[in-house]
Parts: sequence; C-alpha cells; structure tokens
Amino acid sequence: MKETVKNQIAKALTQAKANGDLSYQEMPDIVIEEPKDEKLGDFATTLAMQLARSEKKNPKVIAETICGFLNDGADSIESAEVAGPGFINIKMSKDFFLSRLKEAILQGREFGQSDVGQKKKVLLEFVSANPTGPLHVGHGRGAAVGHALSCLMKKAGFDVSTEYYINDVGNQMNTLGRSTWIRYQELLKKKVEFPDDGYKGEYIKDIAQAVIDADGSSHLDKQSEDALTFFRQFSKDFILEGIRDDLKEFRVEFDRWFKESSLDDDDSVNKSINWLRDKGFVYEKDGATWVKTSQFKDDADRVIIKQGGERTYFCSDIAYHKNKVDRGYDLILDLWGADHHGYVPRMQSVLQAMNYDEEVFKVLLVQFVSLKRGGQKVSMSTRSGEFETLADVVAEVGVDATRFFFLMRSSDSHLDFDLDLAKKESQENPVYYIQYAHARICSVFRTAEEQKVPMTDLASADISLLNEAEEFALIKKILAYKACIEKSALSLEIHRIAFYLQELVSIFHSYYKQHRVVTENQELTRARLLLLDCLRNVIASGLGVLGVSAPEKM
RNA sequence: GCGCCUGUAGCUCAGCUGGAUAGAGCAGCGGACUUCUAAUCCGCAGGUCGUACGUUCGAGUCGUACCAGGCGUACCA
Repeated sequence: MKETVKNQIAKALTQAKANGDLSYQEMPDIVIEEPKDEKLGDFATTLAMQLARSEKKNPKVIAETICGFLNDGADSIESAEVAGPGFINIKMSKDFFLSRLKEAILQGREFGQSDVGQKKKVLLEFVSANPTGPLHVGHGRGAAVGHALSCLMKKAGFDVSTEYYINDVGNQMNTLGRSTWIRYQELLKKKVEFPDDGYKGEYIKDIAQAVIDADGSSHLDKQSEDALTFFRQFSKDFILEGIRDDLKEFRVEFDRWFKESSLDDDDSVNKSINWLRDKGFVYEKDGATWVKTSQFKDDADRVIIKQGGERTYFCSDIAYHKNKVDRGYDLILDLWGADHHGYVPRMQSVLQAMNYDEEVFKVLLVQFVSLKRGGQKVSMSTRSGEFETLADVVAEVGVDATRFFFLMRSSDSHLDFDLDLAKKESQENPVYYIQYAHARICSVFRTAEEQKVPMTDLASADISLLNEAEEFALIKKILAYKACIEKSALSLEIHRIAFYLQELVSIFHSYYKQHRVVTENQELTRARLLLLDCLRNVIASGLGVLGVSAPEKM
C-alpha cells in the first residue's frame, strides 16, 4: 500500500525538480508512516522536514510545493495537506482502498502470504530441553515462540524446517539413570542413600514405578553397571516420550528430532575437532583440550575435552552446529533461554573459525518466565524438583490461553506468568476477545443464512456500497495484515501479530455495535458480509500463525 | 569487576527506520442488551517514559555516565 504512495511522492519530487522548485541531487529516502490520529489522513511523510536543510528552505514551503503536485491529479490520492511544522498528510481515495480490498478478497485464505523471505532455507531449532525431566513453563515459552515463529516465517515466504536437539549423552544421563535406579530400589523397600546431586522430582518415582509395573523386581539383582545402563535408557525414553506428548498437546511439532548421540555414529564430533586442530585452533593445557575462541568474539578460550577425557557440552555442540551449517541452510536460527546468553559468543567464534558467514548463524534469546501462584514465585529448577510443568499449566489454563500469553509479549522481556490471574482472567483474556470476534462473524453468517440472504457468489457483491467510516477503518486495518506479517517475520517479533489482531478485532467489535450487517437492504448486506468474510480469513490466519484456534461458536 | 536483557499509568505491557496531544488491557468509577453472541460497546479518571547530561529543528526512541531488578561470567548441562 505504502509503495503506491511512495511512487506518487517520488513522481511529485521529480516534477518539482524539473520545475526548478527543488534542487536535491539524489532522490531522498521517502518514509511513509501512518499518522496516529486518523483524522489527519491515511498516510503521512516527514520528507519536507528532512529536505529542509539541504534545500535551505522552510519545510513548510517545500511541503506546499510537493502537495501542489500531489493534488494536481496524482493517482489514488484524494488530497494532500501541509500540517504542523511541515508534515504532509495524505488522504487516499475510496477506490484505492476498495480495489485493494478486492484483491485481498480474491486471495481468500492466502491473503497475507508474502515472498519477502525469498524462499530462503531456514533451520529453526528450539526447546531442545534436556531429557532429564518434564518440560516446565520456561520451555513452554520457547516452544510457543519457536513454533509460532516457524509458522510466521513460512507465511512470509521462508522455507523453514524445525528441529529439536536431544542431549542424550553425558553425565546428566548417568545422574538420571542413577536417580531412577535408587528410587526403584526404595520403592522395593531396599535401603539406599539418595545422592545430593540426584534428580529429586516426583517424576523420577513415576518412572521407577513404571519399571516395576513392567518388569517387577527383576532388576534388583543386577550388577550396578548393568542396572545403570538399563535405567539410563529406560528413563531417557520415558521422559522423551513425555516431552513429545506434552508438545503435541501444546500443538508443537518438529520436522526432526536430532540426537546428540547420532553425532558419534558418523564420527562427526572427532571430525570437527580434527578440522579445528588442523587449522591450529586447538591446543592442550593442564591435561585438557582447548579451543581458541578468544581469537574471535569470546573473552576466553574454552575447554572441549576435560582432563578425564570426557567431552564438554560445548564440544558436541560444535559438531552439531557444523552439521547444521553443512546441511546448506541460509539461516541457522537457535532459540535459547536467556540463561544461555553467555554461550552465544563462543558458538559464533567457532563458526567463524570454521569460516562460515557470520550472517548465517543467529540466536534469539527468550527471556525468563517467572511463574506466580498466589502471589508467590514458584521455583523452576529441575534438580530441586519443585517446578510447575508445562502440562500442568496447560491443563489449568488451556492451550489457547497459554500460547497466547507466551506470544503476546516481546520475547526479550521477562514474563510474569501469574497462574491465578491467567485463570481468573480466562473470561476476559485477550485471546478470547479475538476468538470471540471470529465466533461473532460466524454467527452473523448463520443469521444471514437463516434470513435467506443469497450467498452463492458472494465475491461479486458490490463493495462500493461500503461507506461508513468504521468500515473503512476496518478495511485499512485488514489491508495492513501483509505488512505486519513481513515486519514481524523479518524482525523475529511474534508479539506484533498478537497486538495486530487485538487492534483489528477491536475495530470490528466497535463496528458491529454501531452497524447491523444483516438488514433489509440485500445488496448492502451482501457487501458487508463479503467484508466480514475477508476479516474472518485474516483473523483465522493470524490466530493460525500463533497456533491458537479460531472457533465458530463460543 | 565484566557481559547480556529489562526499567513507560495502581498492575501487566505496546510504542515499527527519531516526528504532531505517549497508547492498550486489567483494576477503579459512570453508562448501553424487545434488534446479527454483553466473552461486547461507549465515556471518565489515571504519566516528571529509572536519573542526569549530550546529539537534533524535534528524543520514550540515538550516545555517554549513573541508579534499580533479572540472568550469565565452569574442565555443569
């Protein structure tokens, strides 16, 4: 939309220059914005103020000149006026909006689909929680943001794949196996000491009970080495299965589940270490193996193989990220919890050492969720075992409200998730406000059907009958949808969609209150129904991006 | 100490590349259902945009310093 205005202004500038009114050398950047107050016009530009210095003229004079050309028969522009210190306010013609609305209607549910992503191949990795316990609320935020982002970016024309990285190797797996084994023995009345560093959550007992249900006490006699192997495997599979279920319930799915252990199968961990070693980025010190990340963005070198010969988490992460880049993506996007932010420079450093384009790897940090219940903060450590699981919250608040709660905030601001409030508000939660609009529209259509309004070939309705100010406010907002998708996708800011939908729907609710859709006037009724049908598509599409349902009845 | 994020209405937060009188929801107060869903609408009230300098015709937005909160700063994952 703004492009049209931009072109008109560019034309006016060229005319002004040819006429000797302006003397700029290069065509300036023309920024089009929407005035806060609708009464001022549909679009505005501060161009005259920007030009004032180089032209050595009063901005008002420049604005007058440009407006002169704009008012002189420029296409689609009804009027252009100078205001304040030199703003140019532009009002577009009715036909301008109606013809664009027509296009949107013809696109149906596809409206909003963009190609700004240029089909770039994107790999989006998110959640990737360790399989040592159930997902908690913090993971839920990552899951909602990641999944919504993948939908959004697809809508914006990116070719997105999603991935969950499973850390199924290392010490934590031993701790998990040992914790379960001990709980198993306890449940079978054997006296054992529970270690301080074990996982203390109740879910460990559930896993132990599951083993008993399946195999009885047959593991009691095993050598500890064998028992550990069994319990490690069993617990991991059990937890992973739970994570998959929780995510599915939360409407989050992944294209691929990538196991850390698979990096050993094809020796890629050793290969990437050797690659770095050959290039001289690896050295030995104090019996450990280090990588020279400080040569790049990191403030210190990092250990990749510990004194005991064990690998660090970072070590396999290097191999994993090399693997990702080698798969040929234009963008590797990782969603990490904000507590991992110190990790970003070292990862960037390694990829840089490997000669990969800096632009290819991006990390989006998702800030913490603090969960409150009864005004009290709930602790969220897996180890202490006192945390609120995602599944519990979803069961209490519902998928739609939980997802929306996570998505309506900018992901780089801390989120207060007050359970009591979320539940209490469930009647007046913003998500219901949006869903209600969708249901309302569906209801209007049901009424229209009952009243026998002819609805076959609704697309042929004469939208030029739409004349109310509220209708045009609605049309303008509908038409802004595509730009909103593009902007949100490019800036990776999913919350913009949530805010857009609230604003959009608020205009509708207000319109609905003031004007009846189904009336005696059949042609006008059909025109309004067509407008609402278009609006319904946008709401459903936007909610779809957020992974929130669009109900036909409430 | 250093690094990252945050600081806007009583509460939770928007504010796009600097632009016109700083917005929304909740909470509070007052109105609107014989008419397509009142999970809605309309109105009122509520602000030294953490503080101080600076850049600019113009700063919530940019820069510097400081203050406050969160997180990180492992041969943990």
